[in-house]
Amino acid sequence: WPTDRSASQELKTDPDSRAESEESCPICGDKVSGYHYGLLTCESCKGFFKRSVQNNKNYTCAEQQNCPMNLSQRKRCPFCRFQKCLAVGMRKEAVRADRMRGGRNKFGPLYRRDRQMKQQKVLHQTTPEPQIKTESTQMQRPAAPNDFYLMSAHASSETGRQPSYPSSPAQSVVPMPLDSDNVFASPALPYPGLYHRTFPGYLQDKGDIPYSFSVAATMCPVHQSPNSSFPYRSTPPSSSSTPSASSCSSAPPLKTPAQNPDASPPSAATQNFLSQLLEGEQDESQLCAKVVASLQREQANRGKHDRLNTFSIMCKMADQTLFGLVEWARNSSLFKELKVEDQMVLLQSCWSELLVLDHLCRQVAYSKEGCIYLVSGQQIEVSTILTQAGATLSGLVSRTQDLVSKLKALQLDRQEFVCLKYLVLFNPDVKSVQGRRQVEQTQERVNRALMEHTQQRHPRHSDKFGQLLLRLPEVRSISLQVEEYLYQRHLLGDLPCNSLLTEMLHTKHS
DNA sequence: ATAGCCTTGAAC
DNA sequence: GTTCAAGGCTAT
Repeated sequence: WPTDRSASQELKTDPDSRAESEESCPICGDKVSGYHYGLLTCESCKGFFKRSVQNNKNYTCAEQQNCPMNLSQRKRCPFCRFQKCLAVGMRKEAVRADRMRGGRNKFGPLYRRDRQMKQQKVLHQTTPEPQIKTESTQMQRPAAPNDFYLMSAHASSETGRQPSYPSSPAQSVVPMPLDSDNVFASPALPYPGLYHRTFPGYLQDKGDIPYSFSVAATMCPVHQSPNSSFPYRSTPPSSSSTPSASSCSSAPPLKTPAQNPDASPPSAATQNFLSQLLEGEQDESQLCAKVVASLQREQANRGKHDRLNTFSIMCKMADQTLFGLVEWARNSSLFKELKVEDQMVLLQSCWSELLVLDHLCRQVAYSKEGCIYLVSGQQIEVSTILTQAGATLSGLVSRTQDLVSKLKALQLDRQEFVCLKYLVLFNPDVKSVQGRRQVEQTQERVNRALMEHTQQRHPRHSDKFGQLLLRLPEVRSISLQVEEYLYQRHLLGDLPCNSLLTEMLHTKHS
């Protein structure tokens, strides 16, 4: 969660000097008691969230759906409290349907990563660094050049502890053995996506089969969710913003703005809408684990001297990420409203932009100064890349890093990021979309939500909205260059076969 | 219904 | 054996 949250004040004012791990609940500001359902919250909000989900509560707000949330007023409006729980990222999936007690769930690793991330941040703040200074020297890691990329994951069998989740700031910087230009491709390629929630193994398990999926297959309305009665619907003709909302998945529909179509405090409806969009986001640590696992499998199936080279590894990562992005889109209720043909056309048109955006977001959220954070959890020093990669690649990396800096300065938050992804996805200018009007309306709707969000969430930053939109052309441009670069490498036979990536490239160039 | 404290139990 | 998030219990 990129910083944001209104708790910033509460945090700062914390008179308690013992800083560090003493934070306040992002929902009500009370004392945090540990990780609950995805993030650090207080005991009461934990209980509240649990009850709400377990009992399938359907609250309504008697006010404008923007009730203040704090220690003394949190009991007043369960609706707003629950909304806030979701908005800050609490996960319904973490509430067990079978009510089984004890044990650990899949979020375990996430919490661990999160802790490390926090510590890293604290360290950074405490040590204001010069800037371009790549303070990475600390990490010496003479690791055997070449199995580096897996060291995080399970090379641990030989090296010491510290398995799976790389993230630990210090040792996750990866020494990049860049062989000439033949190296990797990932300035901007990358990452994540979102695989997501309770989805059946779909992409994983079944070995590496996903690579054989064709876009068409991927797009097959396999399970056209029976949710078509979804309240989403693009906005009706004239009346502009009246986003309806409903909770995703199987949960009970959340109360919608109900009666006040054009209420002036657009915040409630908008926040609600944005919460919906956020729900589709894939958990980063899950994606990370998946990617690492996949790479491990791949490597395990290869001979000792048949290891994948850096470039191939990057491609695999990008491919997994891309797959996740496609899943993300397909599971989006807004996207599902489109004809399948339109869905395909749109994805084929913007996949690389989505990859770039995703990469950018990851950098904003996790990367250290001067480093690129890979979806695998590793970090690579930009300087290493610039000195060892070829001109094209270096150029791409530089451009991308510039964008990252700008976005970091803008303090892009999760909601904004999601909106940008939707804006890119719902591109009415794509040739041959049939439901152009529908795509257009959805884009406009997301655009409005983004505008309102930036205005109310960052009122002091008067033109954040405009600034964000102004970054999109560069995203587009970079993505085109990435495609071009990849295509060149593809022609040289450098891309791994059977990848979704390759297929996407082909579709465009045919 | 809320929220503080208690019990569980898989992962480490 | 230790952790620590998830569920349970129970006065308010």
